[in-house]
Amino acid sequence: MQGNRYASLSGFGLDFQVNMTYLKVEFEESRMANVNLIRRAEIGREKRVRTRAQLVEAAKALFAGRAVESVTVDDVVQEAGVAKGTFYTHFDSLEALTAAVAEELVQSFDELLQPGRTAIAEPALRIAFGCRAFIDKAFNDARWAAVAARMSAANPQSGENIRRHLLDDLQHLSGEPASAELKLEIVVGIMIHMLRVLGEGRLSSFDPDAVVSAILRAIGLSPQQAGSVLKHLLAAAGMEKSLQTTAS
Amino acid sequence: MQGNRYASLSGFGLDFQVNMTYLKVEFEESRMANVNLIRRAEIGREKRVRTRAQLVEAAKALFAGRAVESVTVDDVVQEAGVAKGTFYTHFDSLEALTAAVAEELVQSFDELLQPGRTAIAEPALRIAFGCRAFIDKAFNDARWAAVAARMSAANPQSGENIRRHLLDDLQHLSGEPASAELKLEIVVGIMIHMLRVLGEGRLSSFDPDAVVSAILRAIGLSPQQAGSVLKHLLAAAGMEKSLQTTAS
DNA sequence: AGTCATTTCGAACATCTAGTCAATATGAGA
DNA sequence: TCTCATATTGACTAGATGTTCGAAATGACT
Repeated sequence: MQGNRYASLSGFGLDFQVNMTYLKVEFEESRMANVNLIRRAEIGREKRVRTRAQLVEAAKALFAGRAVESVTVDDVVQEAGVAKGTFYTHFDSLEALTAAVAEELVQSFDELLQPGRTAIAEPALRIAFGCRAFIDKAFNDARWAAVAARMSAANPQSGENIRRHLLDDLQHLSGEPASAELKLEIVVGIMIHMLRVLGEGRLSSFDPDAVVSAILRAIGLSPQQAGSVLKHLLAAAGMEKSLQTTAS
Repeated sequence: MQGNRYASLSGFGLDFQVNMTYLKVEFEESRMANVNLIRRAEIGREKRVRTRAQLVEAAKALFAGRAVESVTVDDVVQEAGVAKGTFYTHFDSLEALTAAVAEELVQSFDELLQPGRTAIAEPALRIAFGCRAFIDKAFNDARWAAVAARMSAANPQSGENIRRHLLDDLQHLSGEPASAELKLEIVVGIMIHMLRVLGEGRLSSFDPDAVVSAILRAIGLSPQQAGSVLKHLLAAAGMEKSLQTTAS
């Protein structure tokens, strides 16, 4: 019998074979179900994560180059190198993909701005830090800047968190030559335009400090105050850098 | 013979009639051609102008509400209330229609800014005047603002003239805390964002003077200088208004 | 080498969109 | 009322785009 996986039953008016392997599988169903299904799901999930990331990456590559509204599903799947049907196993629509890109951006915003929010108490310095971090990121990663600029046009509400924090800081600013709401829009306007400019790579020479200084003056600080805030900001950055150097 | 419009010629192996009316028309061809064709063309041109304006108007209405890139020919002809074929007798493509809208915008820019360019010599005051005129227009015509904002995103090169003039003024500004190119982008960023904000009708209360003041401070004027320029600007505006009142 | 839960694939279908063109409408003048 | 140069019309074609779904591929495990 050994070595033969098949058992024969006959004499009941029936004649059939039973694959013993199947019988065994059926017998061990509960263990197999637990082990196999969990592992299988894990494997699948890993594959899904990779493909999904490809799609998001493709969307970012496309959004960096042209209007969000002009990108099609075909564009995305071609850029990602996957089949069309695959897109729809990950996203219901282009809108959902765009939302995913927006979410990644918002997360990168938070990573950029959170340090300053926890470490700095003075409103003007917090604003300066945030703007500086934003501008540095845009300066060092033109594609990020381009995508952020395009998303800000197509999906303005996704920056609502930043706006809220910034408005809060502006309201705690001393002096009241203009409403905090207006100052907010002025700062946001400058920042978004810097995203566009840096994203397109124009502006031969670029001085981040000059931008921060302009923003501070625009929201009501005197040139002297702006200079002072900028000095503190640079000192903090230098300290951070020397700490990093010391640590490494 | 009289009363018979037909002349008969026979005896030459031929037999045919000539319609004298046709002969007369042919005889008077040059006069008819001049009178009829010129008038006919004029009538046609008037009709064309109206229909073309409808199409441009429809495009503006659509551009005010959503991204230029998302508007289709079908959208335009439906909004304009004309047939699809009509679109193509006026424009080669959507791009051509968009260019027409851009041209109208550029013309409105010039009408807005030309007075200040000829009447004002001082760079800071020229800049302030231009910004103020722009902002007032956006404030009083939200749809204009929305269209201009959308076009600035889709068709950035159409504002090149304004940018050139503005850069020129910025380069003649005294004091050099930052490059004129950077100041240009800061001013443009604020202006475009104001177009967006006013085009969407958010910003409950709005103070145009505060925006101009913020711009002047952002490009390097001290609060005192900015205040002085603003005072001159308002004085000039008041004078103009009183002149208008006197004239009327 | 065989199994199979899961993902991926791409052909197929429906809809949308750009662009064309023969037919029709317009309207001032005869 | 009739004419006719011109503008307008809208059905039509071809191709782009969105969406679905059964078939094929994947890959860890036995």
